[in-house]
Amino acid sequence: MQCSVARTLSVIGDRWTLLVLRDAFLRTRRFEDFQRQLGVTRHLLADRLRKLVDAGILEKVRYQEKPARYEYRLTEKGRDLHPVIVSLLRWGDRWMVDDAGPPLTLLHRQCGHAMQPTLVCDHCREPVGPRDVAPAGALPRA
Amino acid sequence: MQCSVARTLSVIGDRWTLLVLRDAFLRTRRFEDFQRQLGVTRHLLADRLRKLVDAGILEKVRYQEKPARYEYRLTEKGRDLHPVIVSLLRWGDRWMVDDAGPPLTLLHRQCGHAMQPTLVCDHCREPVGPRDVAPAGALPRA
DNA sequence: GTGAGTTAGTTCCGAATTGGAACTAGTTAG
DNA sequence: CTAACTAGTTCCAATTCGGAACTAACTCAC
Repeated sequence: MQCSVARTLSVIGDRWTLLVLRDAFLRTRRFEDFQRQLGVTRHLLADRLRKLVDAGILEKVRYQEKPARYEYRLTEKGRDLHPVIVSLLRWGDRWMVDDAGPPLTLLHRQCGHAMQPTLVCDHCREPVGPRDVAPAGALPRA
Repeated sequence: MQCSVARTLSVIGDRWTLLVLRDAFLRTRRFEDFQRQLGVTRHLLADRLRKLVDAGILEKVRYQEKPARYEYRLTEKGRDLHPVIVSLLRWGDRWMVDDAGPPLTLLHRQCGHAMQPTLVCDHCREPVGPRDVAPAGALPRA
């Protein structure tokens, strides 16, 4: 498995894992809150949180002694997944809307506008689509 | 399920589905090629391709008569998933590298540079991180 | 100091999904 | 006539998932 996409998916390529991360970006931190918000079984949630901690994407931080209680916080590695979640959000807003319309708009604090997240080339700052890029490197293996 | 992320994941939130899409962006189009490249069982591949076609993300295009053979091509809806795949790629390049280094660099045709895909606000063109956005809207339900 | 509540899990079981390998079908090439 | 190519389908055992109940370590109210 030498492809970066495949390697990434081996860690987060799972419905519940991605939903846990979505909630983490919305500042959910505790087991019970994840469970209530997601509706995932406690069994799977415990498993997914453990794997995310093992992968260094979340970290357990003790927030009270007696009884010892931990909350789950995004690490830098985890925060760096923001573009993935935002891209999923953007696509859903465009293609999966129902009568209620997009449920979650993102406000950009710096400029104050409701924003459409857009992927650009860091070099020339122009938006990038599938036709604008050429892979330079070996074809990935699964 | 009123959250766009959850709605998106209900269609593509699956390891193999995402890998199929990665290959589709690299111009893979035929059943046998997907199968060989991914190593997925034929059974699952057929299932995932069918679901992607049902979702309007891929379309079957006949490329030969007798016997009728079809190839799978990204629709506009599918091509719009590019940022998702590219974000996964970028993260893997950063956090999951091994000794061999990132296996797939993307060249930006317009400016000719190897590019780091970057997520920006479409309004002010500034890069956007988790701390730069505020959700404006209801909290999503799973 | 007993009973209910809070938080973070674990255990158990039946149901659904997956992986692996073999098999089918239509057609062309030798 | 036989093999190869392409795109699937079928079958079975093994793994994973969903749902509900249970455990553990405390706190607080009465």
